[in-house]
This record gives sequence, structure tokens and C-alpha cells, in this order.
Amino acid sequence: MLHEEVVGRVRAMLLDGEIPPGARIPERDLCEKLQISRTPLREALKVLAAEGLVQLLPNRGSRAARLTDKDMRDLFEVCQGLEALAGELACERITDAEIAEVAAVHAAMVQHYGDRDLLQYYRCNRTIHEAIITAAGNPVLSGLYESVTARIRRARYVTPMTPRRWALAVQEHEAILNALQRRDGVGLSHILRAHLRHKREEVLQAGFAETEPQDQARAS
Amino acid sequence: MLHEEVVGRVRAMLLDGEIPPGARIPERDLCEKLQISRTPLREALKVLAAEGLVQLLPNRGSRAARLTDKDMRDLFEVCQGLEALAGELACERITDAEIAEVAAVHAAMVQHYGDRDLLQYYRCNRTIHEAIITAAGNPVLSGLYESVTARIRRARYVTPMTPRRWALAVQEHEAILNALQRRDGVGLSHILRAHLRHKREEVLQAGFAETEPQDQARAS
DNA sequence: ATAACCATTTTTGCATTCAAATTGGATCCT
DNA sequence: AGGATCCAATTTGAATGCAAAAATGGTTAT
Repeated sequence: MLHEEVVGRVRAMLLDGEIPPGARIPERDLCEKLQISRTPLREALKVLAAEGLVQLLPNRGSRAARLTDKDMRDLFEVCQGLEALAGELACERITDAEIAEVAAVHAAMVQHYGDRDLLQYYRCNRTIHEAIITAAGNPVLSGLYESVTARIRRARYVTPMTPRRWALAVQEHEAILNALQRRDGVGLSHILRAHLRHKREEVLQAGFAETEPQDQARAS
Repeated sequence: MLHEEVVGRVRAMLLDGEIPPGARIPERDLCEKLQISRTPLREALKVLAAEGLVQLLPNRGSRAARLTDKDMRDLFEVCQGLEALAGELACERITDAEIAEVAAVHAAMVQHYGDRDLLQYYRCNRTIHEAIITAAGNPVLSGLYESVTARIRRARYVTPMTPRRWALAVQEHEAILNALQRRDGVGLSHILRAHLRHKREEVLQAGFAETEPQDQARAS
């Protein structure tokens, strides 16, 4: 197994919740599960720690990072900034073919909205956001976006949607597509920021913090 | 030596140019220079590779990453986005004391400008930009900013300044301080973006790409 | 009964070791 | 002579082994 593959596998386990937030990560167990020795696993853990997915406690091993409300807010804020930037750049660089593709996915998404198929809706939604990032043509931006969204993905795509909120989101997406078609970078960036801000409020309101109370109580 | 210290030391060697861009990194040599064994060094190299500072060639070792013009443009673009976001957030959250501190550093910077002391000028400049990032109160943002700016630092703070350009930069910094004092987030973000865009043009014009032609010629 | 202390066990961190891949060079063939 | 091929030497990638630190459990003393 290649180094990047080990990192990917463990990252997936963390993001899927197979290793739940806050859980200790016993090296030996993971090693035999992945059929590798401790050395490459430890290398992967250090990389994931640098990404913020794993917390290293010197001489006391590693644990899956836990997101507080503050972390979530911070991540969403940065995500807003990155998407806003991507929106502006995308409007300068996106091709007509790419716009057409986004439009197609958007239409499919609206269809799924009509069917109240949340899973498929979210898939299209994510595809659109990623298409905008890609269209920005900036690999550095793509990399940071990927890393930031990975950490909030569970919250972002698991939070239940109220009918009211869902309708608004679809409406915002209409505006997103429209701005993209008009290549209105400034407009697009504003819409994207509002869109993300709403999403953030929704998520935070749902109380998706990954903090466990007993950890706070250690001092008692 | 702690893991983070190893990462820091090697990172510093890369950023200072002690290990020049494109240079191969022989593990054994670095090991004895740092007085550690290969295991912790390799862990550090993987982390730095994830940061984009090192390029890993499977079974063929690692080399210091080299920035192309495109990389530089991409990094500056993202940096613009991050600073713009920081500017907006900072205006919402910065304290009067912090503003006063920025104002003081700004005054010192203007003084250094008067003395044509480029080194000290750059020090103050960097302090101001970092203060704005810090004032945004978003550790995720700070982390990404740190990582992005580290990679362009040499270009950013080494490019020679024309008198014309230097005067403009100082003028822009006046506007930055002014917007901060007025807590005009939108205004500040615009000024910061323009400021960075000018810096980027300056750097790219100076041709600071770290590509070496003979590498392109390998296919011949 | 509770708290503190000590021995045991487990786990981490790093050095060493071993196998596999790559590189450089010498040899051989055309 | 030029080029391909094979072999030695170096270097990488991963597993194992060893020392140190921390968690655990049991015992004792208050």
C-alpha cells in the first residue's frame, strides 16, 4: 500500500466517523486492520494531524480531532472566503461548456428537490460547488477548499433541512447559476457567501458540535 | 528533539533557501545534520510534502518543491482571498488596543520608509498584515494564511522595490490603517486585495519563478 | 472507605535492520 | 564506436526491536 493510500484510508475512516471524533487511535489495532506496520501508519497520522483531523498528544498517542462550535464557525467562515474567491475567479475563467454542465446538474438538482430526494439533492449540490472551485483554475485554492470542506462535510450534508430552508437554498442556487451565466463575479461571490452563511447558521443551530460533556468535566 | 521541532527545522531550511528549490534531499545527510534517525525525518518530510514544500517521488526520494510562475500566481490569489476575508472579520472583532498597536507599527513603518530602510520596512509591513490576520480571531484562517504566505515569502519580501512602487505601497497602507480605524470591513478587504494584486504583479514581473530550464529539457 | 504509592503492563517514540527499487557504470554485442 | 544489458552500490520504504514514558491495577496506610 502506498503512502498516500494509507493517508486516504485513515482520512476516510475519520471523515466517515468509523473512527468517531474524540476517540483514541491505538496504533496497533489500526495497523492490523490495515495490514501495515506502525511506521507508515505513524507517518500518515502525522500528516493527518497537520491537516487538523488528528490531534497528537506527545507520548500519549493520537486521537480523532473533535470540532467545537467555534471550530465549525471558523471553518465555515474560511469556506465562505474560499468559495467567494472561487466564484470571482470562476466567472473570469469558466468555459461555456462548463457553464452548460453546471446548468445541467442544477436542473437535476431542482428535479431532486421536487422529488424531495435529499441525498441526490446534496450530491448535485456538492457537484456544483466543486465545479465552481474547479473552474477557478487554481489548484492551491482547490486543495485548501478540499481540506476545509472535508472537515465540515458531515455537518454540512447531514443537517436536516426544513422545507423553508430548503426552498431558500434552491432559490439561492438559481441566483448562483444566473450569476455564473452572466459571468458576474462580484455578484456570484456575494451570493455564495450568503448561501454559506445561511448554511452555517443552520448547522450551528442544529448544534453539531462534536464536544463531549464529560471531557469538560475532567476538572471537577 | 520533538516531532514539531523537526518539522520546523526542516521547514526553515526550505524557506531560508538553505535547501534550494528543486534540490534533492538525501535523507542520510539531513539525518546526521539534525542528529536524528531517518524515521522522524521521514515523518517530517511527509508532513512538509502535504504542505506543498516538498515533492515526494515514490521510490526516488524527495526534493524541495519548486514554484512555477503559475504556482506563484495561484498562491497570491489565495493569499488575496484570505487577507480580504481577514480584513472583513478583523473590522468586526479588532479591539481599540489592537488598532492602536497597528497604528504604532504603521508609524514606525512610515519612518523606515523615510529612511529607505527596506529591511525594517518589510518587518513592520509583515507585522501589520499578521496583526490583521490575528485580529480576525479565526485560527483556521491563521493557519492557512501562515502556510500560504510561507511559500511566497521569499518572493514577497525579496523583490526589489522601485521608488514609484514603494510610494504606492505606503499610500495603500495608509488606506489600510484608515479603513481599520473606521472599521470599514468591505473597504479594507478591497484595499487589501488591490495591495496584494500590485505586489503580485511586481513579483511576477520580476520573474521569481523557481523553475530551472534544464529540468524542462529532460525529454530532449 | 478512601487516598496514595508502587509494581506491572501497555503504548509510544525512535534507532536499527532488512528487503526492494533505483542509479551508475562496466561489459558485451552489433 | 554506439547502444543495450547486466551487475554492483546506493538509496529508499517498511518491519522489527528496544528504551522510555504513561496508563493500569493492586496493595497498603491513614
